[in-house]
Amino acid sequence: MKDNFLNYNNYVSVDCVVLGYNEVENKLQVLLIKQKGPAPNTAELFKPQYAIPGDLIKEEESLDEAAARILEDLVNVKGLFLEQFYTFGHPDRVKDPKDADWLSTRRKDPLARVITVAYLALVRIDQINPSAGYFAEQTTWRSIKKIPKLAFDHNTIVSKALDIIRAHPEQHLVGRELLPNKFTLSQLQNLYEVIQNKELDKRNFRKSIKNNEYLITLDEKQKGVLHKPAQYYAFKKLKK
Amino acid sequence: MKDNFLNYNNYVSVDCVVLGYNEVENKLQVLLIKQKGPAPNTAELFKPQYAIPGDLIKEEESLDEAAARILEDLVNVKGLFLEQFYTFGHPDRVKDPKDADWLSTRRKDPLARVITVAYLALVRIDQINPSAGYFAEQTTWRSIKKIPKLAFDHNTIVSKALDIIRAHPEQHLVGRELLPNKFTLSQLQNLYEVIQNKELDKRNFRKSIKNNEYLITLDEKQKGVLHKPAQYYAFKKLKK
DNA sequence: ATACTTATTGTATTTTGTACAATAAGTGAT
DNA sequence: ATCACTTATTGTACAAAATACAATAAGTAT
Repeated sequence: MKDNFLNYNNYVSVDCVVLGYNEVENKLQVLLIKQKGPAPNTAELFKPQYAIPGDLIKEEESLDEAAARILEDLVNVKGLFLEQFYTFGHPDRVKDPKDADWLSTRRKDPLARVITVAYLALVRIDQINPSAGYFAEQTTWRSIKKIPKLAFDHNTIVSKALDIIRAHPEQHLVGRELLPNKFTLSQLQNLYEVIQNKELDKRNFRKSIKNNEYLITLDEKQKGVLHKPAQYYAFKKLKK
Repeated sequence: MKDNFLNYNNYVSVDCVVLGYNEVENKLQVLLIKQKGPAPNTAELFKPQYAIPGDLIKEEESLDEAAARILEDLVNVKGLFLEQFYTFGHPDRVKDPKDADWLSTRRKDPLARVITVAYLALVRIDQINPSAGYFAEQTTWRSIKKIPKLAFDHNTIVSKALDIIRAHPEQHLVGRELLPNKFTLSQLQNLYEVIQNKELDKRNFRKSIKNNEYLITLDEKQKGVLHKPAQYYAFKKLKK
């Protein structure tokens, strides 16, 4: 529970759509939290909902910093790819009765309108260790194909994030964020296939990807696999 | 001057980058306002700045509605193409001393941090009639190549708008908004050239543009011109 | 040596982008 | 009627990129 409301701007929040890639199952999932109820003695009246991680911004932080802070608090990982993608500001977006209980325990002014700036983050599921923070009972990964009903307008926010990453996968440096430091071209192809939700031809995929200026061939192959070992590749470091 | 502050959310604003196309001179311009000073007897102390039109949002309106209202108040035109493109929220974005005077006369809490959601609008300059509203002394069009120093972080906002329209002119339905209902391919080409700031080959431009599913050939040609009359074209109506 | 599994590669075709200049259809002057 | 003038319109050759499609290679296990 927050100690006080003083450091927070009560009218603007940041919500983060964290997309996680499970390489083994080749699945894209979204990180959800389950809301934590109010004080224990009234807990039986509270119906927790799933939501994406988000919080009011603090007065002294920028939006980008707020997004990073929220992810760090919840996901316990720094340095993630993080990008603002849209701001949601319908006057009634926090006025649904289903959300009133939660707001009443978390907000200085539970009826206040809140505009939320939405961010997109990409992570490898095996790389992070989500742990429930003060605003969550638990965290969970859910397939982007089976997203439950979420608090507030979070279903809308997640949908918009998926639209955006599908429209511009390269721009979003998907491979860099969602694959290990060294990877095979088959791994890269699997990732592109799950994001675009369609199969790609191996030969054509390799032809096009090898024009990518950020891809470098390593001096290393797979070992111990029951088939021809694949070449490892990596991404060049980005200049800051 | 605003009658009261009650209907306004004092922490979130909408700013509009209005890009105007002057077909005769083939120039892109941005619509600026000159800030109006405070009460007349103190006016000599006030240094008005140029700014893009923007205002605090009202509590009962959505962000899209706020953008439309602001444009309507200032530009006196409805139904413009209007698109949210980024939200600016640096904690100090309204804390520059140069902006303190203006804020002190316009805001309930002049020191409050304001997050602004930025919108992009495209208009034909000859189609609208900007008139100074309560928040402006005058309005003016300025070439995108010579933008003066603006209030707050408005230079940054305008730059980002230009980046976006240049990256995706088709997506932004540039032609539809910036040309008359019927137009020639030369007019369309001139527009694309001024947006991209480079010359295009006539034959290749026509080849590529004729794949555009929204372009239809009309049964009408130019009349009375001192040269071969050009075919008129139009855009298909968009489905809502 | 063989079976098994995934990695790797080439070729023909189509589509798209690019560079480049001659002809067409009006008007106004003679 | 002819000519000068201005902008509109169009084609061709070439390069680059996207697409469809299947055989061979390099390991491991038996």
